[in-house]
Amino acid sequence: MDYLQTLNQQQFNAVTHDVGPVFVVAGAGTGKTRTLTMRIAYLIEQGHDPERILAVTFTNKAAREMKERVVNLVGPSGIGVWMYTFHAFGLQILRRHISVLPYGYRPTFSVIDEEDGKKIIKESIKALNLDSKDYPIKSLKGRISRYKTQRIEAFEFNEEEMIFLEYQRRLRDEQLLDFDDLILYTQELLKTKHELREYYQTYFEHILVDEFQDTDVIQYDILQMLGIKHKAVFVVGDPDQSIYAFRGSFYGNNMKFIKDFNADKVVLDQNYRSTNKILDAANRLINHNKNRPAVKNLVSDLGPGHEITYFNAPTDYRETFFVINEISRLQSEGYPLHEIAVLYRNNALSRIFEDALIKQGIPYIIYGGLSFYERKEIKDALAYARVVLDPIQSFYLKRIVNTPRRGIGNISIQKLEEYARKQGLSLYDAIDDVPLSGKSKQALLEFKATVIAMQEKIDEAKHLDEVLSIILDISGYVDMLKDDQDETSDDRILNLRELVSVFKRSETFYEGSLYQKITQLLDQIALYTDLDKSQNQEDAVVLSTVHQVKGLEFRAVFMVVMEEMIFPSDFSTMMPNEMEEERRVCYVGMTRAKRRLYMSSSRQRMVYGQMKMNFTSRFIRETKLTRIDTVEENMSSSYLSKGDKVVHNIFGEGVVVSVDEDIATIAFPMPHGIKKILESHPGLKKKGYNN
DNA sequence: TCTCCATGAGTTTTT
DNA sequence: CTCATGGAGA
Repeated sequence: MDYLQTLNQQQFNAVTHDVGPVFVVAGAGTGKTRTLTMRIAYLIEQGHDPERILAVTFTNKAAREMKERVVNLVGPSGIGVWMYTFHAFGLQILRRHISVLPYGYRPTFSVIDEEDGKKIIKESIKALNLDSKDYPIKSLKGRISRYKTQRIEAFEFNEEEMIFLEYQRRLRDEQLLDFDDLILYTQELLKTKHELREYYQTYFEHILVDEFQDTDVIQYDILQMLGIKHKAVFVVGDPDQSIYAFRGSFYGNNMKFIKDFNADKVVLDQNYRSTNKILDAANRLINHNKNRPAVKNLVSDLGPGHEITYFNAPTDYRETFFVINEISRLQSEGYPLHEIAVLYRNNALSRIFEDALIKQGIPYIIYGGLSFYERKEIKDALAYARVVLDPIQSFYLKRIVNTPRRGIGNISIQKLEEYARKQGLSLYDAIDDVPLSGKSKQALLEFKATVIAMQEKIDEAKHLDEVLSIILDISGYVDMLKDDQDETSDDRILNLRELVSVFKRSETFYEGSLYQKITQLLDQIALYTDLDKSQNQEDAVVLSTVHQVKGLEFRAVFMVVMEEMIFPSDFSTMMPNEMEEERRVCYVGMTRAKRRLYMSSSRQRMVYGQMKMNFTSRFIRETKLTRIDTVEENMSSSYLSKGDKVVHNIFGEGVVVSVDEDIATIAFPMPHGIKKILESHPGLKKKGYNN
């Protein structure tokens, strides 16, 4: 147990704590994951059965990493630990027991993603003869999700509840579960099926939870039901980093756990990430929150470090220049670009920073956007796989029946659906006898023949990747992409190749028959969305919302657009709880920084095409940062204003006559005369400028 | 079935 | 402003 000696006192206390309820309040950068994995290793070495340890996380990545680290510490016995995300755990339980619930689900159900869910809501609205204009899908889906995760009666009109019920009915008819169902039905199973609850709460001797501050009420209920018998529940979290309330996480769980379980509290506040000026600033900010289950002040051994820079720009445009200039300077100091992050409150704010980075030729990547498995071609290929394995999955059949084009339009599908419903058949089974005109009918029969051809070929296949290759080949999907000269086609084909290699790599991962392997792989993919996005391989500046970099760290962080109405957002200025959450978002952003932290704002900004004057964010005030208004006086910069003396590499010395946005008009001695030059021009330097 | 235009809405999103 | 959506028309 040498590894115990690598722990500090606080971590040691947590890892070796007596078996029983413990809340480890682990601040940013205090070795949270280390502590959790070593706790698991410690339990195993104390003789506890790995197979009776359940550890839940929120991301696949965290689950995977934790498992690797446990195996590294204790050897192969660590493989037996139940290490899952909440959703993957639910999926395990439901694959075993879902038929016990009174909804007609079979263990072969599929899990749908956000986009599919919206599709089904849309269908539900149509089926109820309601006008989709009156029911914005996005917010309705959000409310349905909130209803499922928070048990809040959130429906505004009776019709909305009808849509919800229709949605739920359709999911059941089609043997589909959305993400929330994975949690909800697991809870229902444990709650209503006494013997199952008894079994699992006895079976799991230890329960560990990562990122506990992000649990919602249903998840808490599951943890409570599972943990109440042995009371060996070890949770790790940082209430100050709870920033997902809008997604259902319930801040109150933090206090509730301590009370319900009478848990011991262990605080980790020794930080290994940042220098102290950064930590002091973050501490000052978060101290403005009244509702904190555990007060802690992060400290580190890394010395005071650099001052935090707060820059208040006159225009949004100037703010981007401040950021760009500092990035260039950091780069010349030896900071790799991928160690620099520009963080903002919402995605719409990325644009002007992107533009500025493009102009300067600084490479960047934006976090967010479509993940690999959300791409159309990937979803199509996977839909084919599902249909070929089990053709009665009508939802997936509809997705691919006319892709590539087979002359099966909406009208034909509607008629087929109607007929299938009357006969009580799946769409696939209804194809043979559906009364349709010659051409459409012929097309449907041909589609069916294609599916059968794929099935026959797959019956002979031995490996996972063959399955996908057969599908892509016989369906004509790749041919379709090759044929159309859309510029994205090549990318799509490459993505499909990548998917084939995912199948190939997965071969040794799973056990059982080919069919069983595919099912497991599809499950994994259904819950997998991030695809190692945090591995920023290229040397590029990271642009991201604060939310998306939770858990990551960068040597330099720019928190931009620190303005009232934006950060904090205008949605939260009324509610004290939401304001505290907003402050936590800011805290999370600041604590990403290892060595340099910059915060910036602008006095005016273009928002939705209109010029807005925003006040500086209260978070700047609360952090007690000294403001820097003029870059010229205080930092390296090429910002120019009237009267400045400059040096140009060709024209020589000159005087600035005027500045219009980024264009400076400068008077040079004859024969050059008046020139208009981009103030960021590399050949242009302000005189007397000093690093 | 595709393309074009008018219209409206516009936080944060681990699964 | 910019993007998504949906209806009209080719």
